[in-house]
Amino acid sequence: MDICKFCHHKSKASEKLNDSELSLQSENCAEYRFKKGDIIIRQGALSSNVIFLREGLVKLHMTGPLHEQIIKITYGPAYLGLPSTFGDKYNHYSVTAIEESLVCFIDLSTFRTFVKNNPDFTYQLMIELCVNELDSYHRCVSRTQKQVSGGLAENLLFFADTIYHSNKFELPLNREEIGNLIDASRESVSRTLSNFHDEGIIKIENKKITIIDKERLRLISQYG
Amino acid sequence: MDICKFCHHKSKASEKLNDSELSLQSENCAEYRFKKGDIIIRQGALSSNVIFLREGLVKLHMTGPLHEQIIKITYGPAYLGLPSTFGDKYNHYSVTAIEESLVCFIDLSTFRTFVKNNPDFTYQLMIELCVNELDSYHRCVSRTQKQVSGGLAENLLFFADTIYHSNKFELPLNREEIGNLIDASRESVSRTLSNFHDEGIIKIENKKITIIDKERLRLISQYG
DNA sequence: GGGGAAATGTGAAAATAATAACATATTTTT
DNA sequence: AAAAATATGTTATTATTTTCACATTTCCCC
Repeated sequence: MDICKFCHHKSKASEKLNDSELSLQSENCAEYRFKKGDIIIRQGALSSNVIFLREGLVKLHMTGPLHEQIIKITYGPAYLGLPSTFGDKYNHYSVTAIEESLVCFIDLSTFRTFVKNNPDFTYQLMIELCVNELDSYHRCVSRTQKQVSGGLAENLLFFADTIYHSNKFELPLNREEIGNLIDASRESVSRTLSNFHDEGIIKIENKKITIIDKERLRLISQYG
Repeated sequence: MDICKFCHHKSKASEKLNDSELSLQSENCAEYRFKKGDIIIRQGALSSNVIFLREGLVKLHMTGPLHEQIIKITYGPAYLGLPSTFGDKYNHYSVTAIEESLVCFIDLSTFRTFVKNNPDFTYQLMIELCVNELDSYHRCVSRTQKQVSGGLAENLLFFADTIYHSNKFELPLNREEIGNLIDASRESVSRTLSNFHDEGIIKIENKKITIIDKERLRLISQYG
């Protein structure tokens, strides 16, 4: 079987695998489709597979000292639990689908073979990990320093520009989850969204958001 | 020359290098001693070397939208700029010595040769990166959810237990830097330290801190 | 389409921390 | 050792956000 060989959602790393490695991966890999709300990785459980998000949208989240926190939103294609798989034995965070997602479970020992034997593959993985780490620093600085309106503006722009490529989109998170993403209470998110609406920056119809004044939103995001 | 071979502060990765690789590294490596306050890596500059902290204590910090933020405190032995070196061309954060530090600058192309040719070496690096990423998530969750007293308590314990292995130590950061580490203002740090002192939890003599009631500090750190 | 559950909106009060303004202490320089 | 510069402490005021309480809306399931 050559499922992986002809997969259109290869990771940059797996593009470095040769045909025999790809067919080995195909044989040691299972794909699964998750619906919105399904838990893909559960915090605290043993991480026994490498998990690759082919298509879809997920949230990485972990329980903090006071409440749940969404670490980040990730879209396919991307590896989901590499740090947990290689950094420790168990999952340090959960991953939940926030839109229908197609996921591949790759056998860990097979994957480890590639890491041990194919330096180009490993090099690409390393680069992905490095980019993630830089990204996590930037995200942390941003979320701790911005206040509610700034964080909310930033994430509305993120959904519009990076995820949906449209100024009109349906929020994949409810108000409480947005709060967990930007470190604010459900109520503050609600209030701030209303303010944006009242000031003509966005239009809200339940979960549907339309960005009207993007420039203004950018200013608020950068902080003013 | 076999400086690296007989180095007592090898990284876990470089323990996987063979003798010829180690001597190649020795020839393409320069060591330098930094005094407290010296900048080792400058945010925005091109990252042209792999930088390895053999001994000492440093802060990783970056400029946020509002003010400087200390991302984390790192002690040797540890690689310092791997994410910047492999994740991008320039440094995304600065690194400054907060105590005298001994640092090795390793030629990037030499290092890259090891990565490409020695899978065990690269595997160890990957694990270090994974652990760092997990750690950065935990740290971010903690710093965003805890309030000033909790964050301060956590970091006092960190200095006592992880860095100095003593309940009596000299703070390597001033009040403003502590603020940048726990996301609080200089004044709040000062106030909270005074409170801890007044309640008999710690003793303060300028930068010298003595932890008196560690159990209490732990409770405050976990947050209650 | 109705009924219940879940999610959202909104106002007022309370909590937390920032800011401002200034006093005091410590360190560095000369 | 004196002077200047830097760092720290302290209080009152202000700003931001949370919490609480409850109204309203939307969603979902039979």
